[in-house]
Amino acid sequence: MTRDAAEVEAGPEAIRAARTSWRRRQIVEAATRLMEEQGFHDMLVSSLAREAGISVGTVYQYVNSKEGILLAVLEDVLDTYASEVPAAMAGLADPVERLAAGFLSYCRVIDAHRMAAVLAYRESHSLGREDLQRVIALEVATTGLLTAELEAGRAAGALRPHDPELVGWNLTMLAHMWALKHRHLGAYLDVDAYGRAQLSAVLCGLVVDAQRERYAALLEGPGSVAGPLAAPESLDGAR
Amino acid sequence: MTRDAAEVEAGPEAIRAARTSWRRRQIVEAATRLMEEQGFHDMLVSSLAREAGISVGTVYQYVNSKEGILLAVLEDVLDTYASEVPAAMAGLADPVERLAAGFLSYCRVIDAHRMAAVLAYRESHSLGREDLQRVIALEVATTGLLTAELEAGRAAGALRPHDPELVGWNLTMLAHMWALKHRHLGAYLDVDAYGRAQLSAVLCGLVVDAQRERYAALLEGPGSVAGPLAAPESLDGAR
DNA sequence: GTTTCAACTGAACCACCGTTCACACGAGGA
DNA sequence: TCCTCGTGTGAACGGTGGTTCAGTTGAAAC
Repeated sequence: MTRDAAEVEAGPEAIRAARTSWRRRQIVEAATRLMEEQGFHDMLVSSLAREAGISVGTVYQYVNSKEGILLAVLEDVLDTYASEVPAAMAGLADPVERLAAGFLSYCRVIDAHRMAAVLAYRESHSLGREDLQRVIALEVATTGLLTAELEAGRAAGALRPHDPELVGWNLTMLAHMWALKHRHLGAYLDVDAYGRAQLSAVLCGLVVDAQRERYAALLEGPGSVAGPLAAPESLDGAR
Repeated sequence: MTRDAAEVEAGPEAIRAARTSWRRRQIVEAATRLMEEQGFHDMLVSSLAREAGISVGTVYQYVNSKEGILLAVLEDVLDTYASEVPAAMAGLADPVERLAAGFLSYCRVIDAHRMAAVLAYRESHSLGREDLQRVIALEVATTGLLTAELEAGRAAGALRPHDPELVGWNLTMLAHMWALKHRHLGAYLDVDAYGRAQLSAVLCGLVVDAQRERYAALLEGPGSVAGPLAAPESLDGAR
């Protein structure tokens, strides 16, 4: 209800835009909370309005339909992937290090939006054809960030010959898995331990022998999948 | 409508039982077909009846509610996992071979029930608390089949130290991935190629150096992730 | 104080669909 | 032929919930 200084300074259309994005954020956050426990179809628009602290009519002033709410939630999280993952890779030159940083960042974003990640699997089929295509394109784009580094790593001779597309989807899937199987995994792992364990499991089969020492830190994950080299502070205490 | 010889020979309660299972199969198959394209909530009971070639009233004679239809579909596929996977491992003694056979069989069952596997992720939250617990328990049981072999392999010294629970879920997830990401993977891989590529990728990080030669066939997957040893008939032709 | 207008409200509308049930059918028995 | 009963039918009922819109609010302009 109160406007901050920046809005007062700006013109009326800027105020409008600021209010719109503020309202949409209210809606997205409330919807995410409710959908997590109820799913999209069981969430009533009236419940969403109550959860967001606004009226039903106001909801419809900022989204076209109930389906628009779902789209807003999914786009919110997919946009976060698309900005956070490249940010994590920026500044690194080595393809394998870029891959590792990107994947770990992906896992962390998933962790922060765990419910939304699950919703993407549960509910995206409720979207119209066109909106579904947009969601898929955003997901493909994020996977492509990883695939590119796999190809670069192979070209640089650091990674063995492999199918970058398949491995790229594997990494994407393993990141999503943290959300999808959180019931089973979250009980005894945290995101970072999970991400590094999975990364080392994948890289173990990929890094060429000559480079194993160079990437030892990535290969000896906390899950001690790296083999004889590593017997680091084990995770067993956390179980 | 026509009874076969076996039914005529049997008593009336056997005829009843046979008709019940036949009707339920009609319903499950029609529901699977419709849910694949429409999802559970958008599938009308009246559409299901039409698709199955029966009336709405008859549907309700064989299931308690719309939710019961979903449960029947999910139990159908989960029961198939639970019978096919152990069958594939039976007769093998070596833990790594049992693991491989179980995983590949799992992938094949998923392939045959691709739509139902996706439905488990999409719609299982629509089940009641109790039914959901049963579905989860069935999934945990199937993963447990793989976890047990991982532990046996480690105990036998064939596999490096690792977290069998995490790797077990990875294998489960990779099998499900064939259904979840079929849009992207099915375009250039078939199930067997997919299963062997994933299996070799996982085993590469797990098999101890001393045993690599013994399991060479499993390690040099069709994706040629196994490294310098393997340059088998490549899959590139299929792309 | 009055006017104006964008933003907000929520009760009411009505289309939709899960479920029911009164009836139809037909095979076997009397 | 008539009766019985297990099975199947689908129109109709009734609750639900997405969507609308006539009315309210309150801040800014004059």
